[in-house]
Amino acid sequence: MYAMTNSASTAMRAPMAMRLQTAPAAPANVDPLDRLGAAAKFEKNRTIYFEGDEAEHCYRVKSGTVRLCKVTEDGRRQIAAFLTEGDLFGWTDHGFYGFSAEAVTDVTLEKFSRARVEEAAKASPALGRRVLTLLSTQLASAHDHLLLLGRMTAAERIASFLLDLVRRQHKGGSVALAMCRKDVADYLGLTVETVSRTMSALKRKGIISFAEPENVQLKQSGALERLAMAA
Amino acid sequence: MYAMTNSASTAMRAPMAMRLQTAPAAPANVDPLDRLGAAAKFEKNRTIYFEGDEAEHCYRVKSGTVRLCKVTEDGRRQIAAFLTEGDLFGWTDHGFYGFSAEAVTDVTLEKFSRARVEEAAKASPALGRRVLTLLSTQLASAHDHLLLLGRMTAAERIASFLLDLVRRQHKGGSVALAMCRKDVADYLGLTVETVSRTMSALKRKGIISFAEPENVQLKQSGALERLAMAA
DNA sequence: CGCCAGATTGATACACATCAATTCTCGTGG
DNA sequence: CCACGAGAATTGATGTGTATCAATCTGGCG
Repeated sequence: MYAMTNSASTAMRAPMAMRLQTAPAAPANVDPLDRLGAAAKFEKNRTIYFEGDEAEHCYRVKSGTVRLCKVTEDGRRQIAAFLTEGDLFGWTDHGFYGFSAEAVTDVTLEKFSRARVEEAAKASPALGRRVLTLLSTQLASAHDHLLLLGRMTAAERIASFLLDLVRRQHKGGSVALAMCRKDVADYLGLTVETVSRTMSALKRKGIISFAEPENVQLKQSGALERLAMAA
Repeated sequence: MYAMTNSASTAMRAPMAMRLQTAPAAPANVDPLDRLGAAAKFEKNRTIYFEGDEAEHCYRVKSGTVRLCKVTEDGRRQIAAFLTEGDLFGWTDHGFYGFSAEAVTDVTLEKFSRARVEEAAKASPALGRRVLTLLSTQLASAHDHLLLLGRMTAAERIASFLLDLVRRQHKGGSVALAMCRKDVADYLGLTVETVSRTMSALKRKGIISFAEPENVQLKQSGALERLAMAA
C-alpha cells in the first residue's frame, strides 16, 4: 500500500502506528497473504493487465515499481499511483479493472486468484483484515493525491512528490526516480516541460540538486516542506 | 460507496450491479453492518469530524449528502467525495482522519465504533467482506476522480459530474444538486466563476437547462457523454 | 422593504500548455 | 574508438484556459 501519498499529512496521520505488518493475532510472524501467492515477473514497460480486462487476479509488489494508469481516446494519460514493495493492486469489486497496470521497472510480483483469496478470507478474518488495511491506506493516498491535482501549483506538486519519495525509500536526502519525466508529469497532472522547468528552478535555488535526471538530492528539505505545505 | 465517480467508466464497470444494498449471500436480506450502528443526525453544514481527529468511529449515510474535504492553510479547499445513501466513510487504518467530514444537507447517519466493527468482523467474514466492497468501490471512484482533476477541461469536468449525478439519482434527465456552486467547484478543482460560466455555456448550447441553480435538466445527454469522453 | 449570501457575468492577468529547438545519454554498428 | 541515430531531458518563445478581480443580479428572510 501507499501509492505515493503527497503532503506531510499522511505521514502525520500515522506517527507510530505503522502498517500492522503482522496479522493481528497470528502465532508466527506470517502475513496471511503469503501462502496464497504465485510468483510473476514483468519486464520494464510491459503491461500487467489492461483497463477493462476481467479482474480475475490481484497482485502484490515484491520488487520494482508499477504504475496504474488510464489513457483517454485523444492520448491524455493519468497515472493514479506508483506502487512499490508491499502494495496490493488489482483488487476490485466490479468484474473489471478500472485502470491498466504497467511495469515501470522490471518487477517481481505475487499473483493471487481473487476467487481463492475470497475463499480463504471466509476462514481467516485476519486475511480479510489484511486486505482491508492495504486498501484503506491506498484510499487515503488517493485522497491526498486529489488535493494535489485539484489545488496545488506545479512547484507544490513537485515538492510533495519528492518528499513522498524520500519518505518511502528512507535513505536520507537522496531520491532515486524509478520513472521517467513523462511518468512524473502524468502522475502530477502536468506536462514533461513543466516538470523539467520546475525541477530546474528548484535546482537553481539550491533546494535540490541532480547530475542525472533520475537521482535527486534534497538539499533543503525544509524549503520543500514549506512548498508542499500540507494542511 | 461510490463517492461521485466521474466519466462513464465506473458506470460501465458496474452496469447493473448497483450498490449491493443488501448483503451478498445473507440468509435473510440483512446487511451485516445493520446490527452494529447507532443513529446520528447532523444539520446542514455541521462538521461530523475534523481532519486530524482520532478516528474512533466510522459512519454510513442513511439520507442526505456528506462531503469529505481538506482545506490548506491559505484557504484552498478540495472535496474528495460527496457521499450519499449507503456510502461508508471515516474508515481509516491510521489512527486519525485524513479528511474532514461535513454535512452538505441535513443528514442522518449510522455511527459505528471502529473497535466494535473490528471485533464483530473477527466472527463474521461477511462483515469484513462488506466493508471491503464499500472501500474498493470508493477507491475506484477516487481513481476516476484523479483522471478528472489531472487531465480534463472545465467543460469535461462539469459534464462528467452531471452524468455521475443522474446515474446515482436515477430520475430520468433531471438532476438535483444538493450542494452549492462552491462545493461543486471544490470537488472539480475549479473556481465558482468557471463552474458558473461553463454551466451557462452548456445552457446556451441547449445541452442542459435550469431555472434555479440547484435543479438541472439534461436536454442532450448524448452531447454531455461526448464531452465526458471517459476512456 | 432592505439586506445578504449565492450565482452570474464581465475585464484582465497569469500559470501552465503548446510548439519548437537544442542538448544529453546511451546503445549500435562501422 | 568514434560516428551515428533515437529517445529522453532541457530550454526557449508564444498561446490559451482558467483564475482573479470586480460588478451586477437574484431570491430568501428578518
